[in-house]
Amino acid sequence: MLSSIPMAEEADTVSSLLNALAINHSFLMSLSEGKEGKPLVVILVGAPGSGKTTFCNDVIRAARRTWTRICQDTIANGKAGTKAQCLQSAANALQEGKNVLIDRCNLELEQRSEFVKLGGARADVHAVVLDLPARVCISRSVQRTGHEGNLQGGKAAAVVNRMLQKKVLPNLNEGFSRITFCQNDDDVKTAVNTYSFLGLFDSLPPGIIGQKSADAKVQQGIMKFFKKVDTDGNCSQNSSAKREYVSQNSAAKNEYNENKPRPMGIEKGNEVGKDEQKNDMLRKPCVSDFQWNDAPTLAFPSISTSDFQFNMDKASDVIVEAVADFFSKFDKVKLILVDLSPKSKMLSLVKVKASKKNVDTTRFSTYAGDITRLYTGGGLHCNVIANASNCDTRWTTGDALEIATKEQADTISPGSSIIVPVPRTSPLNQREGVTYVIHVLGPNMNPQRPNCLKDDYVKGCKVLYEAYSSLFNNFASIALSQNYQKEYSGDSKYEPTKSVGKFFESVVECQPSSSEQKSKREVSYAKSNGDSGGLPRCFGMLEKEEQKSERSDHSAKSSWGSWAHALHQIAMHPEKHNRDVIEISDDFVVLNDLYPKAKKHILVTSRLPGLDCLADIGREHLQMLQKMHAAGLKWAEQFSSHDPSLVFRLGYHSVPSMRQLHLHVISQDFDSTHLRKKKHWNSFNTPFFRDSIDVQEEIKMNGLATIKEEKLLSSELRCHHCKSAHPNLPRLKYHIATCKAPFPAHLQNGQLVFALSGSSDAASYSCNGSEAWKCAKLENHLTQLTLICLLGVLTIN
DNA sequence: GTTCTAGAAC
DNA sequence: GTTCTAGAAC
Repeated sequence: MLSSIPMAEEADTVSSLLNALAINHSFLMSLSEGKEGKPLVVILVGAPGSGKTTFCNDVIRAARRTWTRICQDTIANGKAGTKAQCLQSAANALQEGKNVLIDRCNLELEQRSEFVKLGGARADVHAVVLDLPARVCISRSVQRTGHEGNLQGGKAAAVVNRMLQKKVLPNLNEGFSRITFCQNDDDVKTAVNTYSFLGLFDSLPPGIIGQKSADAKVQQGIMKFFKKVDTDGNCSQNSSAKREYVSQNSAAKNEYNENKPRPMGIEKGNEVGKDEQKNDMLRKPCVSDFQWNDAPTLAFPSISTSDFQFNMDKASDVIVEAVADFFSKFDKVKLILVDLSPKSKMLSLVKVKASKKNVDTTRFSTYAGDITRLYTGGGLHCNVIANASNCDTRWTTGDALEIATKEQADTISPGSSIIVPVPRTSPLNQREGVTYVIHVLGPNMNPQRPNCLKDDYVKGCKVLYEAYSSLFNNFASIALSQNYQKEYSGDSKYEPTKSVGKFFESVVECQPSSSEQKSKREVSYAKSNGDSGGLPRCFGMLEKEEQKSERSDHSAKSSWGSWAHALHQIAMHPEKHNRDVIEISDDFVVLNDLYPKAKKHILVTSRLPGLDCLADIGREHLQMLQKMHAAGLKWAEQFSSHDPSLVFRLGYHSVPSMRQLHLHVISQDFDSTHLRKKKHWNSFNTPFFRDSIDVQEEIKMNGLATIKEEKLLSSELRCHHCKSAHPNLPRLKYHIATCKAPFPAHLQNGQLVFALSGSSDAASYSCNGSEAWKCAKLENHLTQLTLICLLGVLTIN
């Protein structure tokens, strides 16, 4: 009966299976006279190495019910099968009156949704979430042998990391009647016992078991990063102490939850006692004229003065100097020094010294409170916060931020910092509106810690200044980046102030129309994200309704797959990828494409943070585009000098698969085993490929580049020379290997880069395609200058 | 029976 | 992005 159900359409399949199941289960129910508990579908949720298979085996071994384990890795006669096969096997098992354990990762909602549909009126669906720390899962995955899915050894770590980034914890709304969260081995044992002891007539109460509160999660995860926040020169307080402090100041807290911190000096009502009033005052930005005008604001702790035992007096000098220097270079950005304790010595020292040095008090402030609760605890709108790292307690939390952090860097050296975007799913982002954390490492004066400077305060102060400079500059780069603006667009309550607009114009030197163009993208980005945002936004953007949708179809991707960050990583840390990179400059890195689609295929990748794709480009990036083009041309020249048959095209994909803006420099032979799919071909041979020179021209003229639709990737396959159509890629490749036709007219305006023939010092040039073949036969004695005169359109660089 | 493609999984 | 696979197309 069931075997005749087609598998092609899963939804229909499930529906059909359920109809069949209904009959059979009714039959079973009638046999048991209604006494039997419902069959269970228990969907395991957990990364590789979290112990799903062990859980299943342990339950089955001691079970009082009959269980069937459904494992996609072995579903097809011991080999890996499909999701549909798993669904059918599960339905079959239910039909036979068995209970089912779904042994797949099921980390994402859509991966488990079809399995949840197996439940309904006929079976209860439970989730058991093996939410063990990432490091545990990775360690187990790497060490295991003989894994059914062959996910073991070195590759396992990367896979687990990637998968965990996409993890979405289940909730009851998905259709589960009971969800059990296991955070450690004891939790797992308890859950195993629960299910193995479950008798035929038993049922488990519905609800969520073992989930820690969102607050607890933040404290567990994020607070570890921040546990070294200075408190009066002592080591950190524990989180309970922090909570106690907040609790004691509930009046102040409540007031600050109104989202509008009052400038210091406004009197409170008489109902508040003097101590409370004092504490309340200290929880606010300390400088009375600090202005909240939605300018980009960085909150940062004092670096090195806690665990690293840096002298506070000297440190406060460095802070004030670094802040003053930063303000002299960047306008309309704000900084807040945060310390947990209202009695903080560092805050007092810095306040006094900042005042003496006439640091702009409308832009610099101090604040006593929890840096991870600036919004909910103090109503402060700080979208970027800093974490003063130390050397051995970092990156051990196993949460989304830790994984994001590990993606960025394994270590940082003293005096430097790294930016880590805070995942949208993180409570720090959702609750506090923090979209970036900058981790910064200062100098260490503590002999118990690594790299102790042994009271060398000459070097210590230098490194501390470098740490603050790095931190502030990274903050500035965030403020300038498109990503930052995107994050804060789309909330009409927080329209940009004129000063913010000026900030961007003054710093990035963009031309008047640039910001207008930019705003279009920002709004479309927010729209595509569905990000209306309940939290305050710094850079809401105004735009006419008709402009809003104009670029929405072409705008930056709202999310990137877990594989899509590799280029970004290389661009940000090229020194860690020496094998891949063939050239590094301040503006770009050049690397061989890992999967070249032609004999020569390299990528010139921008190093500007937050610049992911063509849609992010504005006039302010023109100079960088020119540099990237020049670099691409130089390499094309070099390749052509070694193989004059190579003709190159330089351009961008309208919608790239990998983030971080990259220019493709690709030879037009397309002779590569990696060119295997229609979309590979069409991404380079339809208007989806945007020639670099055209992009530059458009940016010059319009301030933005044309972005073509992704549906072009499904176009019919046509030869890039003669435009003949071919039924499939192998046939096309066979054809292009022998096609002698010149390049088409639309590539005759400098898009192609040819080699000068026969000369050891051959240069490249771009010109009319048919002319090029003639040019290639010119006598060797023709100089480059002569060619320029002859052709008039050369782009010899 | 073989080739090719699209989609799921990673 | 690639790999793997089933099933469509041939």
